[in-house]
Amino acid sequence: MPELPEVRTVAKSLKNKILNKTLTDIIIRYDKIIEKDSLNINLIIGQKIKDIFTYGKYIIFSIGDLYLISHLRMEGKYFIKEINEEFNKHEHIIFTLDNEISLRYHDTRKFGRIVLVKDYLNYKAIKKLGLEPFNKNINSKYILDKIKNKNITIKEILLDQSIITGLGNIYANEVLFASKINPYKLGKEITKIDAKNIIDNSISILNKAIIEGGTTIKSYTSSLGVIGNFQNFLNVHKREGEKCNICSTPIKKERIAGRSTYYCPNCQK
DNA sequence: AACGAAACCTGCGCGC
DNA sequence: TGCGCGCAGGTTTCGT
Repeated sequence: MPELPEVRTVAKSLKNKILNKTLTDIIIRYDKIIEKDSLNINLIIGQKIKDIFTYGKYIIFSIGDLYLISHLRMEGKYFIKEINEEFNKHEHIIFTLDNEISLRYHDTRKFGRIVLVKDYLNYKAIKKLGLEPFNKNINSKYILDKIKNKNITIKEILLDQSIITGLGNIYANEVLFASKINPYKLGKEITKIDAKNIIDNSISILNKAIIEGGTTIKSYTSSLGVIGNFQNFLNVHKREGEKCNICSTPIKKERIAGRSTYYCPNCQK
């Protein structure tokens, strides 16, 4: 569940359930989830979870004087279980809280990463992030300055977290549809009006998705806070061959930079 | 520097 | 039923 609305939904749910609890044990069952440059994870044992917040697609736990940064990538999920419940094969990191709750990081494809740092704002992956669409400092000039020389498509640009952070494949497809921009349009061809539409539509689409609890495409399992409903509001994503909601032209699906890109060839010229 | 492709992983659905 | 292939909400790293 990895785009901004899903990440925020998970973080909010975690905050409701584990804020102010103390880490009493950590079991690492698959150590590649922990970044190589992480501080020793055991440093947070005995420390209290003081806050949980997000930046882009990262979940950040403030624990004692340190920060645990978690990125779910494609399939990372958190579950809260009974302390003595058997481990599922995809539960890679187990955090015991107050000796009575088992918080489990579950990741089928093992793409997710966790890192413990002293200063999260200074961590390399966080430092290079661009602004979230909700940031009051974002505007069309900010976007245009970053992309005016780029020969890559706007679809790739929206997926580049160093420009705008928070959009992933689903919402990038939806934002381009709402903005009536062809996904193949190059960065250097993007107009000021395009840029403004991208910002405005990112805000409205992400806000709507947050209200709906995110998008749940694979509903084979429920994880913490993640039975989203936004899949019912998608205009193009996963709708290949179906009629455009505006003009009834069949929605196209093509690959751009290795990612499935859905668009209306008539609305998005 | 810029770009595309591969790498990292597992599971599911489809066609044969 | 079984097998091979393509695909999945992301990011980093490797080649040219």
